[in-house]
Amino acid sequence: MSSDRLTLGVAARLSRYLQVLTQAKKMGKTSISSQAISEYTNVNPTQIRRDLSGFGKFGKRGVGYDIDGLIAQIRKILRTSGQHNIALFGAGNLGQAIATSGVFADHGFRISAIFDVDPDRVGVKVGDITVRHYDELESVVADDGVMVGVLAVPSSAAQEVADDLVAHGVKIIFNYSDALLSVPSDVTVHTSSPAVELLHALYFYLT
Amino acid sequence: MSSDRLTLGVAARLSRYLQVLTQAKKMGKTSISSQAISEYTNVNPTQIRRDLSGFGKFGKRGVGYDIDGLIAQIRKILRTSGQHNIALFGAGNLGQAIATSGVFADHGFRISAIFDVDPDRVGVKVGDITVRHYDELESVVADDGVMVGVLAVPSSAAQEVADDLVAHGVKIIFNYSDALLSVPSDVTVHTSSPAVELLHALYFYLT
DNA sequence: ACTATTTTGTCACCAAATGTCACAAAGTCC
DNA sequence: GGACTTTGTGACATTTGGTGACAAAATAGT
Repeated sequence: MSSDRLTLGVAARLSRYLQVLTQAKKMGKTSISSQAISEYTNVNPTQIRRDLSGFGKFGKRGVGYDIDGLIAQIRKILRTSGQHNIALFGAGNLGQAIATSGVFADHGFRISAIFDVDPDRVGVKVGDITVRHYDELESVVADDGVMVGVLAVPSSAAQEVADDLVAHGVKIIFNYSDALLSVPSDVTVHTSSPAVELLHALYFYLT
Repeated sequence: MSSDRLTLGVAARLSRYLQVLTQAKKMGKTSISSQAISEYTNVNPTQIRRDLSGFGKFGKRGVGYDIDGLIAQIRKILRTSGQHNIALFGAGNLGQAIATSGVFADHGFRISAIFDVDPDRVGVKVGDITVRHYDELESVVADDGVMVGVLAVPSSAAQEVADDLVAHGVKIIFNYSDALLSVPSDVTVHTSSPAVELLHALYFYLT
């Protein structure tokens, strides 16, 4: 039962609920209904309840779901309760934006190190992390148990960094450049492509 | 027939193919097989062929698809062939990263204006666009026919900008902050949530 | 010219996911 | 106590996606 893998769809939706819950909590709410979650995720309320009730009875009838409790439950279901270390590559505008934004921190990801090759950037503090030289990649990945590499480097450098990450055993790469990356099949690459998502939104607006 | 809306899934996949095609073109390729597209999108090659063959016979047997031709066809199918104006809010690190990256330009989106409220940023050039004061929002939206607003502002300011955009008729908002936005039901909000996508990737890695 | 190989375009079929309606049970509010 | 809200859950239709199969078209090699 609990060792079954979730389906892609359920895991994706649970992650999205988690984001809504995290934000709702920041806004001071303590409980939330499936209806309310639906408004922010565009997932049907019945589906939400069904997704959740498959794992336990987390809600209170007539009230909704306790936000803190549900966040904890979903984290447990997704098995991502702990802290996970990520390494960020590129300390340019994008890298700095990511490092200072807190989006990752909210979900239990700790930016373990920021790398760059530009001597003017190495040694500079971004948020409260000092930018290190790319040469230190190997030791940091090994020492800190980095699980995820986040690429905020120019497209031309992305493949090289990806190769190095793969060589040092990192299996998840989050790619903010628009380069297509070639990696072994056991490595997951997620490419952020805002323009693609915009195209998608635009289509449904135009028709 | 051609006036039928595409289903969500097909539209999403076509957009993704488009990104792969755009990048493959940049890498100097002129044709590509469904197999190759599959490797970058994780969509089954048969499905890709079926998606495309529903609209015409775009490929050459034994060869694959002509990249330029297929890009044009998909743009036509998605009805997003033209130029679309977008307005960017926030000229901080993230805003500058977006403005200078070219991700939007590659897909026919033109950044029509960049807004900020900080007097130190207004008037500064980012890429080849001069940052304007937020007060000019109304006239720019009207004059340039802005269809999309991209929010690269702090979470605390996101709802206010969204409200103003809605008030001036913009129907698509791309939100890079982590704020939950309340908008009328005819407005589409797309929130970028890298951490959520990471959680999702991590789950499948851990199991 | 002939053969082997690649790759599209399509069939048919199955499994899985999603949307929808319905409704009892549990809780809150007045 | 009665009205209302909201969860948990069942049943069912529909859609979607995955898979295997295979002919037809194109290329490359001999």
